[in-house]
Amino acid sequence: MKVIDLPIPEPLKKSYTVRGIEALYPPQDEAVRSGIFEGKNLLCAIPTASGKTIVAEMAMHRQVAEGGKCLYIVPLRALATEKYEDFSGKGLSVGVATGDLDRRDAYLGRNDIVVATSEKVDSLLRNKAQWLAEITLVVVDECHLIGSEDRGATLEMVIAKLRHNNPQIQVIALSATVGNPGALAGWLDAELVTSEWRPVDLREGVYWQGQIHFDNHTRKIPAGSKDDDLNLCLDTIAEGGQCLVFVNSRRNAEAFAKRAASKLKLSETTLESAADRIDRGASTELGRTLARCVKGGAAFHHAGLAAAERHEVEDGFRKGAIKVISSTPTLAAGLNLPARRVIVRDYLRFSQGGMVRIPVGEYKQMAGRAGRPHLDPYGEAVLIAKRENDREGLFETYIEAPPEEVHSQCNAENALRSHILSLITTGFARSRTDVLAFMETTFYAYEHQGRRSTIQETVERVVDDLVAAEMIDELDGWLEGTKYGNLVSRLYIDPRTAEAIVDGLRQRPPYADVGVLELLCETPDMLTLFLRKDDYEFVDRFLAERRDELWTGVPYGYDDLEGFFQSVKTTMLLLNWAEEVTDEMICERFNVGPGDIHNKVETAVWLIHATSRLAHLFSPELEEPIAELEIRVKHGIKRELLPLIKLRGIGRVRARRLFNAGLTTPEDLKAAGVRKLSPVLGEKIAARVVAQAGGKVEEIPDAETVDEPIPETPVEHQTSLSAFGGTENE
DNA sequence: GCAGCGTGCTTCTAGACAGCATGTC
DNA sequence: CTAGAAGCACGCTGC
Repeated sequence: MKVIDLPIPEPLKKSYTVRGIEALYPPQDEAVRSGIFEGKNLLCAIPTASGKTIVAEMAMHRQVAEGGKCLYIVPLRALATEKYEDFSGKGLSVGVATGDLDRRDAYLGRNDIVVATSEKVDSLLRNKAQWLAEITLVVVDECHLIGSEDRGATLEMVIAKLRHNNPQIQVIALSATVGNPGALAGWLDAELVTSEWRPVDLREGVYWQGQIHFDNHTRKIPAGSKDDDLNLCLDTIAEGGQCLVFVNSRRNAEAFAKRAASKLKLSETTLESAADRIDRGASTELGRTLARCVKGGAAFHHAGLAAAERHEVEDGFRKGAIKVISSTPTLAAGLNLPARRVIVRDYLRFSQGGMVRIPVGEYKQMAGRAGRPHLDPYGEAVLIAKRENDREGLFETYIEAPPEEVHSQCNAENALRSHILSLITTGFARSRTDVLAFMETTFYAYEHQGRRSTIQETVERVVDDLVAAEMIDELDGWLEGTKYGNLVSRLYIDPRTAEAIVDGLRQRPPYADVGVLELLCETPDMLTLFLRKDDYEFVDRFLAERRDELWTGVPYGYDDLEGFFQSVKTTMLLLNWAEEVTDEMICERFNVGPGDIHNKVETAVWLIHATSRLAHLFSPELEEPIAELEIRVKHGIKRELLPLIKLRGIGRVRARRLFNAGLTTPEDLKAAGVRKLSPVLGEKIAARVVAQAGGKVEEIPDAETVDEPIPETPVEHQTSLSAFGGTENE
């Protein structure tokens, strides 16, 4: 089918033809024929990179042309940004909503297309964003994640809620290939399009002793070094391609990149700039190591990297300057970063109890990254066999194996507790019968139709729990959220987290930073740091001094000493951060990367906020000190910098510099004036700051500093992110 | 006596969603 | 269960 013949708006057609897209790929063709333009539901289960996004995009434009509004649900923030950029500039207005990125709520709904993470959509539903009622098409990207143990239930409930609100809503679900697409399609009342077709040929093989064995031929790999994994890389690079290597630990990723960098011997100098930028921005050993690798044309990628470092690596690879990335699973499901050859070096992954094979679906996900459309003649995915019998075995377990089936996670009590609370607080259900009726519309019920299921018992038990926890009132068979329950639902915290916090607050302990933080680190919403052997002593020394400040008390016995120590270690990291310990020191002390600090801080800020709101209900005298702690942890500052941090453009580094120069309040800055501040802050920032403090800024003509109107592009929430670059670069 | 190397033992291990307030020159 | 890389202490070897 030709693009010009499609019933889609002109600007979109043009954006395709400009990019050289003139005809649809076969699976896209089939999707169009299945009736997406007539409002039919669709499950499109086709390989990575075979054009799923365009299918959804065409349908969205068509919907908007007919007066509709679209919601595009993704699993990751990075993906939300990617899709936002993808959809922008083609004639429709696009917005993004994720936890750290959004347009102000009311304006968000003015867009034709809103891209959001599943949790954000759930949160918007809980907070009753009115515009959600206007959605006529919802696209569910990576919908196989319904089967994910930790987040699948959320996605499933969100879909069910949206369909409940508007039974006419069109649903387009996109997925990599799954074992049971029929079941998912059945639940969604969707047409099913499956295909193995790919725009670039994908060859999957197993490497063993100098050769890649494909199903009907082999390929010799020159032995340039003693390492097989490296040889596979060098081979691809020698013929002008790029390589993605998946390994199972951060240490392995770093070690591989170092080895690759030393062997690559590139002549180009285009890397210098990226390497220099990383090096200049790096305030940690990790960053400096990365810079050295990048200089050699190789990079590693994992969640310990600072955001800026990740972007440098991704951009450098896209531009072709970086030839190889060794990565933990961060890149497997994340951004679209294709490479000619994908090497799945480690197919075993550590889990408590031993090494476990990665799922087939995850292998397919990684393999699917091989081959860049229009750029590579073909893509290769290579598993490395470590012993003779793996040569055959890996073919069977991965290459020829069908992907896993997707099953509902909606019968898990822990997931249901939170979702049932939200059903009741938002009025989806007003009785136990209602709750069960709603659950009947889920994929879980669809999968268990005609079979005995335990969902009713689970629901009853969960409702009992919520009533006992005073989050729900039950009167004459009617269920209603209490003030407390409503708050918990809207704060989007796990009810168990809320209970733990409220238990802590109700004891009315004397306020202590340590007490609050440790309490949060004990909740299921906070993932704690890994505990190494030497950490026991490290943590114990801290406890010896400050155990009196704990709100939870030191547990008796040795039942869960490890869990407790993990929480205390995480508490220590957060305290260090709020006491202005440098990221370099924190990384060294806790064996983490800057990205880890950011993640821990972000989660902690969210939970501290929730705690202060809960304190308002249960222990009002604690609300204010907790709110103050929230600001301190958010920015990573001691109490004395609180007045300065209120100014925009001032983060932990600049505030500290001003304070040390004797300027401790906005009034001081106003009195000092732009001229005196410029040496400390730079002229531009100085002007901005003085303007905010109420001073005159005659020196600067363009004082467009005060407050911007509605931003055209999404704004990043003010977080302490800027502090992660270490030194400021303005 | 000591640098350099090999051996064997110990240690360690991926990722990442979510809140909020909102009027105005 | 289905592991393997890196770091380290130690001891041997060769000069």
